[in-house]
Order: sequence, then C-alpha cells, then structure tokens
Amino acid sequence: MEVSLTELLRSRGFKVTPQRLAIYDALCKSKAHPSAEMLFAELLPHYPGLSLATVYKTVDILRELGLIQVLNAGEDSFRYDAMMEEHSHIRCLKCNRVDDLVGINTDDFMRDVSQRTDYRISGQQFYFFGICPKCKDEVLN
Amino acid sequence: MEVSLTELLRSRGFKVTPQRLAIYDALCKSKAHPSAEMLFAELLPHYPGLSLATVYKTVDILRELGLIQVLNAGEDSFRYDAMMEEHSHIRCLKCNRVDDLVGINTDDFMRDVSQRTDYRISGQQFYFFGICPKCKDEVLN
DNA sequence: TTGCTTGCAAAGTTTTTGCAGGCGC
DNA sequence: GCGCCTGCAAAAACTTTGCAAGCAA
Repeated sequence: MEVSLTELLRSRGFKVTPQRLAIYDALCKSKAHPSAEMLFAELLPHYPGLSLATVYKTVDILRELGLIQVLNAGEDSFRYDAMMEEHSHIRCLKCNRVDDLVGINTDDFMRDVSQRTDYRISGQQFYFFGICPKCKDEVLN
Repeated sequence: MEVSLTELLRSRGFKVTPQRLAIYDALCKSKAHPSAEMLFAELLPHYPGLSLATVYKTVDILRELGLIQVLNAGEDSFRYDAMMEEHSHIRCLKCNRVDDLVGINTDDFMRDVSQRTDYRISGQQFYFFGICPKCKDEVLN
C-alpha cells in the first residue's frame, strides 16, 4: 500500500474500515484503472455483502484525501487511479483498456499554458486515444 | 455555420432537418461548450416541442460526421464543441465553466508520446483545471 | 410514396441519497 | 455508548431505445 491509509483516515477524522482498506489496496495493486463497478466485482468475492454505494463513497473519500485521481477517458463512467505522480492516460478505442503514459516531459507545455490563461491552474489531465498493440495485431490477423 | 451541414448530411444519406441545422448552428455560435441539456434549454424557446432525445441523436451524428468534439472535463455529463482545430480545455472548479485554450504548442509533447507508446494514436484531449479569473476576483472581495 | 426522423415515454446506466442496523473507537 | 459507516433500496441524473406519427426527398 502506497501510504498508510489507516493513519491518514484517522488523522482526518474518518474511521478505518475493512472496506476502505480493501478498496484502496485494490486500486494500488491494479493497473487497469478500474471503474466503481469493476472494483465492486473484483472485491465482492472477498467481501460478501459489499455494496456498490460503499465503493462510491470510499473513492470519494480517497479523492478528498489526495490518494487517487478520478479519470474520465470519454467513457460513460469514471475510473480511479492510485498512481499520483504526474502521468497521462491512453485509451484503446477498440477494447477500451486504459494505460498509463509515464515519463513524458510536459514542462514546456505547462509553461506555455500558464502564460496564456488567466486561470489559476491547479491540475491537469491528458488523454490520448488510439489502438493498443494487442488490438493492432488482431486487425492484422 | 462552419461548413455546409446541409451538403454533408445529404452526401452521407442523412436527411436535412431544422433540428439538425439548429443544433449545429447553436454549437458553432457558442463558446460555452454546452451539454445536451444546455443545448436543449437554449433551443427550446425557438423550437417548441424539441426533444432532448433529438439533441442526443443529433450530436451523435455530428460527431460521426467529424463536425464536433465530445468533451468530458470531469463532470457527470458530456459537452460538445464545434471547434475542430487542435486546442485544449480548462474548467473552473468553482463555477464549472469550460474555456478554450488555443495556440499552445504540443509538438514536443506529441512527439514524445508517440515514441513512448506502442499504441497507434488517433486523437488526444488535454484538460486543465483551476479557478477562472471571475471566480478569483470573487474570492478576493 | 418511402422510409428516415421526430417527440414522447419508457427503460437503461451510472451515481447519489436516506435510513436502520452495525461497528470503530 | 456515541457517532460514523455500511448495505440496501429508492431516487436522481444522464443517456438510449421503441414506437407511432410526421416530414424530407
């Protein structure tokens, strides 16, 4: 687990529950950028009786704590990502998988933007769209 | 109107209807990146009986024709943009307005990305978040 | 006339809310 | 034990679908 969720919850007055730990743990271990439904389906076998509402409530707290990013890569549902280092995302238009794009230098881009806008910028999200390697191969066959 | 929607519809086998022309016209004239609901509310006075379902069906056709972009700036609904030149978007986290960010050089960024991914990239969307000038001022007062 | 399009209503999907019982502390 | 949290169900918000009547061609 990336940070001590237990301590962070306590220090902010939230209670520490198995559901909250499990949901954050699942997000830290996953690279699939799961949606609420995907998280729910993954955890239900291990937490019978888990509720989708609890998943939604928990990811909202995790976002508030700054532990996860909330993504929308043009789908009709949100996805969640526990990697907080600056990185972009790319979605396959065929199979809808969402991958990370790390280590891309956005300094010039960011400098340019902050000079051209009167907004006080506090965040950004970059999405790319295309066909993933796997789907490219399938088209060829 | 940016392009001749009439001709484009006909050439693709779609019928030309007042609703389709009005919705595209509204999108071309707006800088607010309206959602379906916003488009509907704006057009209803001029087109009594207009249906929200028609708005959804029409923006889907416009997207298929390559005349508009479909945006999601982290809200729970989609927004539509008839400006097709490459540009980014920025949303105010206070009032939720969405503005354009034009003329930003993304060449280095794009080159970097295409070298680092095995995806065949076909599109991208860049979102920034912050506080707009108006909301900044209101905080000061 | 032909059949795509519209508007309405119903249904589908995703997310939020209300509340009684349960659990963290 | 107090009060927050969970799970369930209902509701809300957004979008899609089915269908009869209407209009474009």
